[in-house]
Amino acid sequence: MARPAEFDRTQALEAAMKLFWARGYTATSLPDLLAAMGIARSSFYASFKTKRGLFVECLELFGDRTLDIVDRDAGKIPAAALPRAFFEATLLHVSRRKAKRGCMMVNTVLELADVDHELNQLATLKLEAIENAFALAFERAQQEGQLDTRRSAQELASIVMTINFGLRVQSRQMRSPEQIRTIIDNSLSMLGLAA
Amino acid sequence: MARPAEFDRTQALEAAMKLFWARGYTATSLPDLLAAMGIARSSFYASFKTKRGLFVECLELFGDRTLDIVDRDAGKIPAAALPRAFFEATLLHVSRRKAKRGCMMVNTVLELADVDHELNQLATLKLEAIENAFALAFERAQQEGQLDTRRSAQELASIVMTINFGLRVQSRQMRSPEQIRTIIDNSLSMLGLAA
DNA sequence: GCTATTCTGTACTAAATGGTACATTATTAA
DNA sequence: TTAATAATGTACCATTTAGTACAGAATAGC
Repeated sequence: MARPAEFDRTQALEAAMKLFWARGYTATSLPDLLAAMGIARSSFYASFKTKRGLFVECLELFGDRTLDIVDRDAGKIPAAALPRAFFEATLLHVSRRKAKRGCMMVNTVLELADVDHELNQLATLKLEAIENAFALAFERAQQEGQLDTRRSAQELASIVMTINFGLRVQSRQMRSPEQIRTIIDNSLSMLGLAA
Repeated sequence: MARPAEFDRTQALEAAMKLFWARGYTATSLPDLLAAMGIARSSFYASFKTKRGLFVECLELFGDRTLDIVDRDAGKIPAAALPRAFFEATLLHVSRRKAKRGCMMVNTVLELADVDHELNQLATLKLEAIENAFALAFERAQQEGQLDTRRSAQELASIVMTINFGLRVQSRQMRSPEQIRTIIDNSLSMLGLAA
């Protein structure tokens, strides 16, 4: 009957995510978004309702993708190697431009903690999902005797996340990949999870 | 001849700092600032020129105060105890409201990395000053044989800062003091700097 | 008293903000 | 071709933004 050809919503969402990821929520204006997404104002409101709604979608996309990295590796490599694989995948095996964006959830928490409770909570939730994925992998490895049990899996996971947060701050400054790598190596060796 | 009684500039600056610290640069509006500082719009522009200029002053005040904590302790306690003293002073021996604000420099870097290069650089500079203070203390302790020399003082300092960043993110979420304390304890014990 | 100065309060500006309304143009299936 | 729908473009809205202008009130030293 009619024209079913919607513009590429996924691609537009992707472009919006990149922009929010780099500049944060407040500093990204609607005209900025429209330009990056390559769509008209009217199409935007037809497809995404509000700026805030779009941000939520982007945050969920980013969170799910980040979680996927952990989940995918968890089935393939030993749990002790999981943190290094995660750090390398997100901080070193990416362009410098991408590394400088840091982690969208971490950025969101720091930008909006005292401004938008709901968005802060959503970001926190996504981060906790990643922490839980680490904890689960550690727990299994401990049960199979493949990982030191002096520290609980949960504690280990929360330290890995703390270092992850620290690294994301470092990489959002203009630290060189060499500096980042050194910090990763030192942190992991101290954790007893060195290569 | 005339009325020399200026309003309390320092106190107003303090109030502004608290607000920027909690809400960040972009999300803090001028009316918000005026209300918190308790001064009129005209007085504001007479004393502080611009919002951006005020932010710079606040960031410098915050940075100097944070550096003071490290410098003051460095003369009193062994270098190995410095990180714990710093973490406790900034994360535990403060109200929860204050802890939730995190670190203003870290907040600034994450909010403005891709938005305002100059402010980002200023925050980065202040953070590097703190890292240098740690590095200097570690170096002295190593020369006096009071600290393990397997890792360089500089590397040690950059790991301490990474953990510091991570802790600031944790404390900007609504983590309980108990959780924060556990992470501090675990991190330091791994660093070989436990109490 | 007077005069100089520092405030406050109000009114304003120009620009940018997120969001809406609607007429027009394309594009598809029947 | 036709009817339905998906897109665009433009004009608009009310609100908020940082910053300015200026008249008047308060306070100090003389």
